[in-house]
Amino acid sequence: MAKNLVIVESPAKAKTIGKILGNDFEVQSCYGHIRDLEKDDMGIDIQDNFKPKYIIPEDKEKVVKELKKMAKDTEEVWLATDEDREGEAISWHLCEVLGLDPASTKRIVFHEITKPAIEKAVKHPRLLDMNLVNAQQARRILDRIVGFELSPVLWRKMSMRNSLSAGRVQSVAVRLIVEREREINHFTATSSFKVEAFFTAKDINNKSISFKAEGPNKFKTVEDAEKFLQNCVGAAYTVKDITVKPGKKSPAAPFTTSTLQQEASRKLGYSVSKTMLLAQKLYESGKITYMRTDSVNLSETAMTDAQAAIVKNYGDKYHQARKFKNKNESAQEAHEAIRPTYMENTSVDDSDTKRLYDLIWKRTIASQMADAELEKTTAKIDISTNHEELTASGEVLKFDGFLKVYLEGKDEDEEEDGDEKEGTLPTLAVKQSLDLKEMKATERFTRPAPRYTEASLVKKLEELGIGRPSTYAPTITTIQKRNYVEKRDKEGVKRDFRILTLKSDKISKDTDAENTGAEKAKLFPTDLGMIVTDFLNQYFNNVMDYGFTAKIETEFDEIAHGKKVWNKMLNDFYNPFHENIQNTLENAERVKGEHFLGDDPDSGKPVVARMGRYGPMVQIGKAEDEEKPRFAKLKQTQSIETITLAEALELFKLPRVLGMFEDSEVSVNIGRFGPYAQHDKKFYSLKKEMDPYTVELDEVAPLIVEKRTAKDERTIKVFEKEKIQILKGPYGPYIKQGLRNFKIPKEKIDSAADLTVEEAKAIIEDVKANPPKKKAPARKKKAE
DNA sequence: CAGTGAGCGAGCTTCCGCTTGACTT
Repeated sequence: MAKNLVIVESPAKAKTIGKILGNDFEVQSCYGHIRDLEKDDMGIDIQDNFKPKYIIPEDKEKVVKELKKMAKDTEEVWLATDEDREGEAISWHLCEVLGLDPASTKRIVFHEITKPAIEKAVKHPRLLDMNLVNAQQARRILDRIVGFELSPVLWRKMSMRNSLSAGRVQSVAVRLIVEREREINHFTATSSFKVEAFFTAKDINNKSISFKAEGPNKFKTVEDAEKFLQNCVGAAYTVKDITVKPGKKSPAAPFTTSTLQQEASRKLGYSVSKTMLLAQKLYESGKITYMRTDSVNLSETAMTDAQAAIVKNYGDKYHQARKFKNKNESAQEAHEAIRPTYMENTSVDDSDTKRLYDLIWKRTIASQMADAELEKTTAKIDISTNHEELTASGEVLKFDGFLKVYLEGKDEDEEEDGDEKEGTLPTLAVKQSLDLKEMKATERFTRPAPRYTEASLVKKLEELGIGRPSTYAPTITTIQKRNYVEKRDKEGVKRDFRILTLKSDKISKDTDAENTGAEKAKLFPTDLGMIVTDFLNQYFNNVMDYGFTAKIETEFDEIAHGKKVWNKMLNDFYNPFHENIQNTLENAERVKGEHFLGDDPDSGKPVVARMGRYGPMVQIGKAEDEEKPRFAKLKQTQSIETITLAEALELFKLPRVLGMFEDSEVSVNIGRFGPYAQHDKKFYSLKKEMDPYTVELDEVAPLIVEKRTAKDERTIKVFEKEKIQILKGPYGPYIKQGLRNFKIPKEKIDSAADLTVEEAKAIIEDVKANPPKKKAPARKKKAE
């Protein structure tokens, strides 16, 4: 055992640092937090000043045991966890668990994994900062209180029996999506007319070039637009003046977790979890620096490296050293920005991670490159028949600079409304007269804010200071898993728009159609998400406030700076919060999210949409009526808030009987697992393109035949009496009894078709007696 | 796999943040 034991959080980091520090140091990883609050009684003794009760989670026992042994065998332990609140707390937990004295144990920190940074850190150890540790404990305890007191309120007050949850981060994330959805639903588009004139002119080489100029303003009505065109009839067009202005563009900062997720989403179409998975691979294979970071900083070594790569590949004038500052106040900057470990690796071989690596390489390189230089030309054009004027503008790239490598993508809401990129203008001269090809006034509609993508939601959360780099992807997954939010596409609808064209001094009127409102891979709130959000907003507006996290973060900072006492801060939060919990439990009604849609024309009974135990539904009639109410499930794309009476009544048309096939009735319906057909007591899932409301017998009958044969082919053997089947699955033959599947031992796989009842029973008993090892028992949810 | 939909209530669920693992029902 080496003289010194250094503990860091990540194993990949341990490996790198181990190489730098040499033989006197053994570097080990603790794999993040090694202790957490126990779950019983929230793991907090509230009466005893919020005293936390920590345990070592099952999956950390092994690591802790190993660390204990190593700590015993070494002369000195160095705590080298990340330099932020969480890292400090991890070091403190290590002290507690390994029996180290916080008053003498060496604590070292570095923001980058480079030789000079680490050697410097080792020369200047400090001690544990208990104020920072206490700030973390306050954070941890507050989150536990909020989560574990709010969630049970939902279990009691919602009419669903899912495992509902609420928390400081996830509930606000859902709220953002719910509010955006309502904003879109309540949005009414207004239109205006935009004038564009198309000219041809000769450039200096006497070549004819077309270009476009824009009208003086947008016209609110078609009459105003027409009047303007009318006033241009017979006009001559002359260049009045030309201004040329230099401009520049600068590169974006190197990647943080959040910006990497955004760019990978915009440019590669990756979900945030896919991005993180690939980044993790690159990190573990030593290709990039740590991928969970909020820092835009590059180490000196990286900057020098980048400079060398730029000068070599593009030449000296393309290089410009830049240091970026973080805009985000909540950043804790324990690491570097995400960058390639070695800039000279321009790409990686692995096809999985290649595209993401290329993106990181380009972004990093571009961040150290020169500005792009532009020249923006604006020409004002006189109209002889009135005193309005047209404006033509164009942009010319004088020096590409960083654009040679990389340009950051834009989100939908940052795009200028419908404007294409500025083209180039021909070289014009003042007083030059121009030929008008045509002038158009096109109707354009205002657009609501776009729905969030996973990545744009992360961006918003980061702006609000909610969540951390390590939790963005898991949070997005959680709110989808809880069925508060779903990611899906939406088909657009056709919308007509009007165009007025002035050509050869005649005005013509046309109508064209565009597709509007189409969405791809966007986050939509479910009815459940909306109802839970409304409930939490109503009773817990404090926690649901967008500024709540920012507010408590400043208090955590005060604790970290020794200006506030952690359990007093918790006490101030807890008392009113807990009282509110009690009041809500006592007084709030059970929530159904009921919406009255109108009366059923057939029976005259009221039709309501609401949340049932099994999800959103519509109901005709009341429970107290003599005749039982009728129920129907809402379709995937429908919502309690927006469904109309007509759409609701349509839902009651199922189940439909299609007719007879092979002497049995065929009917279709929508069940727990989607649309299905029923025939001869057996069920067949309908194909995606089959609509249960319109599908006919001649489409369903072949499906029944097809599925029946497929099933026969999958069946190897059936023991009817024992309800045992031997089936062929994607991993080879297996045994099925009732609903349970059993693995056939390797040695019998090849002779699976020859198994007798007795042998099959023996295998079942054997598997039951020795169940296969379960993985990650602590956190794994049982499959549904 | 393919019903259901009131209320009661067995016994269960739940947070955020730090880290990777594992061998298919």
